[in-house]
Amino acid sequence: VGEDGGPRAPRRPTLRDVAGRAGVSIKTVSRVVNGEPGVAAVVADRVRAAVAEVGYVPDAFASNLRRGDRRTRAIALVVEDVANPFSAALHRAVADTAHAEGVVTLAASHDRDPDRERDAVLAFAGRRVDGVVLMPSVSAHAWLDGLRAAGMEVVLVDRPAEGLTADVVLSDHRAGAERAVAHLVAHGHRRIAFLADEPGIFSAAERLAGYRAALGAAGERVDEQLVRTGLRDAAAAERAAVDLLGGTTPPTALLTGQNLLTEGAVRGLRRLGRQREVALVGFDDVPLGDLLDPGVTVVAQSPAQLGATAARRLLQRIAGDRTPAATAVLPTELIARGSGEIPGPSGP
Amino acid sequence: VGEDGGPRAPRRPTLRDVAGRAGVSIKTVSRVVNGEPGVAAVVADRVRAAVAEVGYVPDAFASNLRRGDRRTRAIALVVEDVANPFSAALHRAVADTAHAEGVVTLAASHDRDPDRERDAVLAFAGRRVDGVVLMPSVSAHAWLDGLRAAGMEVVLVDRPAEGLTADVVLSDHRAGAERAVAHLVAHGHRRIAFLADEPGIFSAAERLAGYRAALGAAGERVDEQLVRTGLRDAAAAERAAVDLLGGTTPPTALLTGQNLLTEGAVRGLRRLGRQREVALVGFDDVPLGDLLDPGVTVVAQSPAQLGATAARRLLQRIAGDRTPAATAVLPTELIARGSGEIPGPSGP
DNA sequence: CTGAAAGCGCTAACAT
DNA sequence: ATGTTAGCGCTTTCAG
Repeated sequence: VGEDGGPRAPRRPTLRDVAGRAGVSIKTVSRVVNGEPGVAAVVADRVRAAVAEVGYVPDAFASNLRRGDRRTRAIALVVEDVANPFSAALHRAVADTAHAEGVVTLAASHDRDPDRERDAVLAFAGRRVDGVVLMPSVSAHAWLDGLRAAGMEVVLVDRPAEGLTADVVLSDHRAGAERAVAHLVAHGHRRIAFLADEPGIFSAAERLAGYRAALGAAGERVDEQLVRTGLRDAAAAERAAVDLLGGTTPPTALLTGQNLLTEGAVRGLRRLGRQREVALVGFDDVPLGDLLDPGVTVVAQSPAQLGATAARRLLQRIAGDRTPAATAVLPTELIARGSGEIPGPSGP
Repeated sequence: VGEDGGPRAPRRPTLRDVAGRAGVSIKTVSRVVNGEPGVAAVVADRVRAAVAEVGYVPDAFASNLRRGDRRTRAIALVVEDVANPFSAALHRAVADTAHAEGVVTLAASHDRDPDRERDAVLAFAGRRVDGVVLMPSVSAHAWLDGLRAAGMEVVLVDRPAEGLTADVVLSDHRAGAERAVAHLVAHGHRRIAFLADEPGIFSAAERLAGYRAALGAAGERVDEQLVRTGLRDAAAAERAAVDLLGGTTPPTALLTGQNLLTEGAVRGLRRLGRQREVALVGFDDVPLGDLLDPGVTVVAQSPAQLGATAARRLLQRIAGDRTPAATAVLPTELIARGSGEIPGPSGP
């Protein structure tokens, strides 16, 4: 090994390397790095110079291992799909809120697979995250108990998890769906179809319940032929929409249970060339929904607010908040853009 | 402390706890947990039972601290904005590719702020990620040298970073832009405006260069009045589009440099009611672009392929690949949907 | 096949 | 104001 090139060992510099260079003990370096008092200014400067020279980056692992509070200042976010616009916006909000407190965010998708969900949370738990914001899949979550007992905080988002007592942050799914139906009824619709996700998912079930309740309130019987559940993607929703409209007593309006299904419904209506005759209201906003023709009327959630609220709650818990678990319900907002205002047979 | 309730200490179970319960040494538990050979089947079963009973989750920190290879089986992704559809899809692909290898992915946004970028990478470096997929901001990246020398692998995505020799995975920005211009020219356009991002960004500059080259190849002079750079969001692009079309010798076609700018241009055209007269081609696909009227013709990248390729490259590097740094250029695809086929004055 | 001892990089508690 | 010692939970090395 030449003497000038340096060994360039693929080894990260440690406190000891810095200490050697600065001519102090490793504890002094530790003090400087952590901003602890009790170090002479001259020495501190020398240490900082040495840190920069060797390119020292504190090892969060080792530091945390010994640290008393055992906090890693990291949280995790586990959602169905980080690429879904709703989840992506949620991710951004959680990360921003955490970042402002110097907390890093790790994220993963579970695709509704309970095993992947468990794997993701366990992987993060192994990395000793202080807590997790979880959009739970439909499954038992008893395996979380141990982790929570061991101090990992959990805040659920979008929906609760069965048999799990924890903070929840969600939209007012039911009221939003009721509002959507009332809107359609006000525009003269009676035969309103609902394209729904798996009813096992709390949020989907609540939206469906809101649909039923609002139809009842309007004095309408629910025609079960008009309720299609178990739709998981845009393609399924498109098929369902086309099928519904081809039936003997087709609906005059469509209500869709989430952004992907709204997209599918729009596709279906286009395919039939009936997007200006059949009304449509979507639950959850859809990208560029205002630019479609007609614009897509939606009951919008605020993923940014949901994420920020969930992250704040989680950070409070991590900071020691021991108040009872609570559910935060955020309002939705109906945004009329055209598709939901297409008049039905009963006049508007 | 009552004897039945249990102490419920907020302390995670350790190897020692499991060992005590199973009546073996911690080393034996370690062997079982890591699937090492040399443990009697009966003993192993007893250990596994104890692991389940106490809810033991291996501490990745401690394990890594002592481990020889010092690999954490975690990688990081640092992009401009995890909520941008392009980055969100990229994130998903990186995470999926990594997950298939048992590697977890941490993600962060830097919003083009070099300080946030550095903070993010350093935070991840402190957590000892094995490598990072980085969409670099416009800034010097010398601070990365130390980390790389210490063994952290880096793969750049979407664009290279000045003065940094590393693997790069990107789209063929220039050819894509050339293709877009040629498409518009073929449809009879000569006065084609370009709405561009900051030209300091390599990908933006390349797209602009492609625009200039293709116009030259078509025998057109570039009218600098029609080139608007420094547009960072949809609102800026919308203003630029409206301004351009209100000029004395307005363009007959628009080319936009990225998805947000495309959205802005569509908004601008709508506001003027001219979306059926002025042609538009966007670089990078835009959600629901096929459902707009007219459909948005785009030069689509494949964020999924970019992400998978970058992640694979990174994992290879981490696995010990020492071949010279290479640049992978992925092709783009022109998707004609209507807006780009609006005829210009020179006929099609 | 199993276990005891040492030590990874760092911080807590106590020196000096 | 600075240093020393012990030990976090685990894996390595080496001994039974």
